[in-house]
Amino acid sequence: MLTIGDFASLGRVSVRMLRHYDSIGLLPPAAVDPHSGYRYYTAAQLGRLNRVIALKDLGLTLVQVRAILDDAVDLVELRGMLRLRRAQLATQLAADTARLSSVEARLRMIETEGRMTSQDVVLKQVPSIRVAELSAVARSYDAADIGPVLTPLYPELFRRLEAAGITPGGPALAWYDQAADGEGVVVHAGVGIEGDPETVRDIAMVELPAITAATTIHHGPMDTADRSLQVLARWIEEHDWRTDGYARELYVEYWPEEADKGVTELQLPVRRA
Amino acid sequence: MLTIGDFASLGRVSVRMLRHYDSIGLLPPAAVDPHSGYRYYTAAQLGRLNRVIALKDLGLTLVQVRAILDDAVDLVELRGMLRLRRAQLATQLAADTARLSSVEARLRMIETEGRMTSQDVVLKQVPSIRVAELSAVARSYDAADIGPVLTPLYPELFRRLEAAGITPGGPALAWYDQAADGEGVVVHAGVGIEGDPETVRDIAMVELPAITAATTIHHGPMDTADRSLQVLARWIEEHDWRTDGYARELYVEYWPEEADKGVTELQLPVRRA
DNA sequence: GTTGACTCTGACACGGTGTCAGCGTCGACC
DNA sequence: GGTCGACGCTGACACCGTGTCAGAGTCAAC
Repeated sequence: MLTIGDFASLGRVSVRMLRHYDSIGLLPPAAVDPHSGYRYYTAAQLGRLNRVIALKDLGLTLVQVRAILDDAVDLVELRGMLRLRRAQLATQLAADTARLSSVEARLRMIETEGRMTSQDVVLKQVPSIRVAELSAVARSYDAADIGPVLTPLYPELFRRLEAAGITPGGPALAWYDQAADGEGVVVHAGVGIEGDPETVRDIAMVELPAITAATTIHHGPMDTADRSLQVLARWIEEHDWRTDGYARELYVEYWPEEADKGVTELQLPVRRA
Repeated sequence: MLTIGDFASLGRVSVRMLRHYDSIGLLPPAAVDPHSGYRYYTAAQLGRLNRVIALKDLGLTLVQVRAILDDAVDLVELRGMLRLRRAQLATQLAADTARLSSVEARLRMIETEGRMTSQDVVLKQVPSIRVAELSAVARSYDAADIGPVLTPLYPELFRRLEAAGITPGGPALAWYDQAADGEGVVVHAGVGIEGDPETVRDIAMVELPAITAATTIHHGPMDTADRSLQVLARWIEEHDWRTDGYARELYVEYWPEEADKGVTELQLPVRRA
């Protein structure tokens, strides 16, 4: 009979954990002195301890380990548990690999520039959103060409919505497409709406697809948005993504008079390189 | 001013976490209604929220993120934090990769054999240990050759220790070396001792080096140990290690009369392939 | 019998996040 | 101005594996 300390050092486990394994019924000692409460283990229990350690080291939870060791899972369930665990590990490896390259990108940044960006990029899963929209065509994807085309669309859109008795249920946003004839850019001005997509005569209702997007918050007027777009472009390059179309612009805060106070989320759709 | 719910959905964060970020001072709301306690955020705070998310996604703790965003770390400290994080991630990637291949090995096993081993192998860092030892030479590393050479060494060893007034302070163990002349195997019988290595005339005191070893618990007499050694060999093959010498045998439980009850830990030294 | 090493229980901590209960507040509609 | 539903508040508990601590009890060796 071994005391808990001896058993712990033989098994290279902490005494604390042996007590824990006892308390959850995973590895009860072979005997417990009813008077003192002292736990006593046998050398033969090292076998079970080893099995516990081996299974735990796969990343299974102690509850799972207990179920397996107590034959409470059949082969099918066991295979299911292992496959699930394999999938979890694969996911985590991918995530950690991405994290590692992000950390390395930051380190490169502070080595070369002596500081870190104060504007950060976040990868988001942007859900699909239902919007009412008006569109027009601009000569190019350039602030100077787009502003004059896009800006007047909103008053008109809101006017038509009000006339139709529809209340906007989300923020205003803009997105862009290549024109069908390849000449210029289609500029869409939209605003989120809730509920049914009852198309009204002169307002198009569309559902923007969910996208994976690199996003950043742009502060100030939209004619300086290219600075934020460059931040996004650089991030994408450093993290091995590819752009997948034009950026959506989500107007979180908008003052017609004081554009400096404007806050816009730029969402640049991306896909894996 | 945005309510916490609006701010949360804009930032794609849960309301719960925004409250948490407030409570740890990471992202206090721009205003709090003193009457109702309602938190109100400004759109401009999305910038800070984005920075929080970006840094948190590197795997930094929220306390670290707060320190960074509040400019409480200088560039040197920041670099240190990122390097530490990089090292942690590298370590974790290695560990998870190993875990993944272990899980896959188990899956292969249940696919081909319809069950899992009931004898598990555990990789251990075995610390160095100070032992008193006697040795002899056997014709080969084979149970039939070793047993008769090894067994008599122990009574003699204990006799000499007692004569020298030394009390063994650890378990009995055996280990093996290639003989210098290449003929046969040097068989060492040892027992752990505590304290000083005062060498006694007729007992050698040596310090066995720390090793990384694949270990398993062998039950029963040592002439069936080759079964357990095969388990170890197979594990090593499946996990891409190489053996690094003969296995140590650590006699956890030993009955001269009833060898069936014997419990031995086999420690096979390994190194990376 | 003394003493020092060991063991016992029960508790708290870590960290990021979900969830719940019980209650207060806001705003829209009637 | 009342009602109601959606939303917000606080505080608590839970997860999971492990370390650590306090205060008390036990064992074994001298």
